[in-house]
Amino acid sequence: MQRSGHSFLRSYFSSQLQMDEAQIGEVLSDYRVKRLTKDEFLVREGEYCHHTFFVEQGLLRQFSIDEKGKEHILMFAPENWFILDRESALFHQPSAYNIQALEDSEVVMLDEQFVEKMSEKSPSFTQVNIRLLQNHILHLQNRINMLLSASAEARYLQFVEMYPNILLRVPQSMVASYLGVTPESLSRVRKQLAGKSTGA
Amino acid sequence: MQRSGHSFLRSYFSSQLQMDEAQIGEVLSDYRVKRLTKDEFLVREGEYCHHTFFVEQGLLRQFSIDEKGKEHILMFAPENWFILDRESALFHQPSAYNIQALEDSEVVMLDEQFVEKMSEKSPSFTQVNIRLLQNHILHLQNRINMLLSASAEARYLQFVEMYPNILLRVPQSMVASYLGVTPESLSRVRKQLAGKSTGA
DNA sequence: CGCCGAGTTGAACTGAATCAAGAAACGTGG
DNA sequence: CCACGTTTCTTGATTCAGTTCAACTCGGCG
Repeated sequence: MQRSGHSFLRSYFSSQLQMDEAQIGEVLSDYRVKRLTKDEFLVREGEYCHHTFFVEQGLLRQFSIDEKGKEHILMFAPENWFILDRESALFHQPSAYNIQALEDSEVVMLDEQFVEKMSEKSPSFTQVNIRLLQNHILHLQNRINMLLSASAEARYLQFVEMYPNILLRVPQSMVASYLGVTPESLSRVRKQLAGKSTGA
Repeated sequence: MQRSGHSFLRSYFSSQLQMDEAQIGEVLSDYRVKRLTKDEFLVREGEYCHHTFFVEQGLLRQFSIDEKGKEHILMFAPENWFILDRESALFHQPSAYNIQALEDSEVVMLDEQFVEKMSEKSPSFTQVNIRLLQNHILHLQNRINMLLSASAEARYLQFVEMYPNILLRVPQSMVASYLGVTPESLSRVRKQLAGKSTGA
């Protein structure tokens, strides 16, 4: 944990909001960057965590563990993404999910007053925030639609299309977990596709 | 379409916000109630619809249609729920989904200025709005987790638990569509469960 | 080198889908 | 109130996508 840094968060906000560096700095000076090593947990199921994390560097995942001990990835969060456990941070309930670093990472730990502070400094912050939430909803809706209607192959293809960079950064078994298939199945899907594209 | 009414929307807001009847009336007087007959569409795939609908009476569904012509229900919206096509209403893109009445219904048609108007009248409106969005995200997340991890039976049980009233109001085939299984499978799941509970 | 975790491949299995009849339930009009 | 057609639900037989379990390959790394 250190005081300097959060450069990504700075530029994120200065591009989105009409705030100058000084104003942003005023708010951000209260917050610390937390460094995580690969595989380190930020939140564990059952815990309370009232922070929202902004990923400065690295890559995290949020996932659940079912009765059979299998992991299911709800989201990946690379640089410039926010990640939090909403049950816990917003509704003060124990977390249903785990959040873990998949690479050495740096996250800014934002607290519950952050939104209020930002809203005071920048009148448009609230709008940006709402837009972020709406975007996220759209994204989740789309994923539900995929899970309801698409085959393993179609889901994989959309993932490749949508997150080419994440594809390269996480083990294949985690992509499988995100898509809701077993690693073995994903391996076969890929084999199939390789055959097709090389066609002939 | 008529001018009077929106009584549910009125009480919804007066319970959520510190606004008196007069203030609420001032904003709502601009909006009309639209009556829908069973099966009528509010939005069709590919259309643009910039309204947000508040369900006063009745029940609607939002659904997609896949390449094979199968319908997949993304959400049900009974009384006191908001329903809209976010691509269309928020991001001015053609709608990817359909919205249709499953019963004779009445909805209040809110436009893009509604949020602004309400925010002016009530300082806490924005907070209520954000909370609504956060809740929705939580809900969608939970559904994704179910789709990733739970069997047809488990999904059905959670649906019964969560939406007992909707269960009674929609054909079983639509519950199946919401759960991501075929009507035939749902029928068999229910048969199984009936056997279990009556158990010897 | 030899271990070790990630990915692949194979063979058997299974939950759910598909296709095709029937049986209830429902509303409408006689 | 019953007969009728329509839609919804159930049931059965079969198929299939994806899972499971187990063995094997490969690439990195001490």
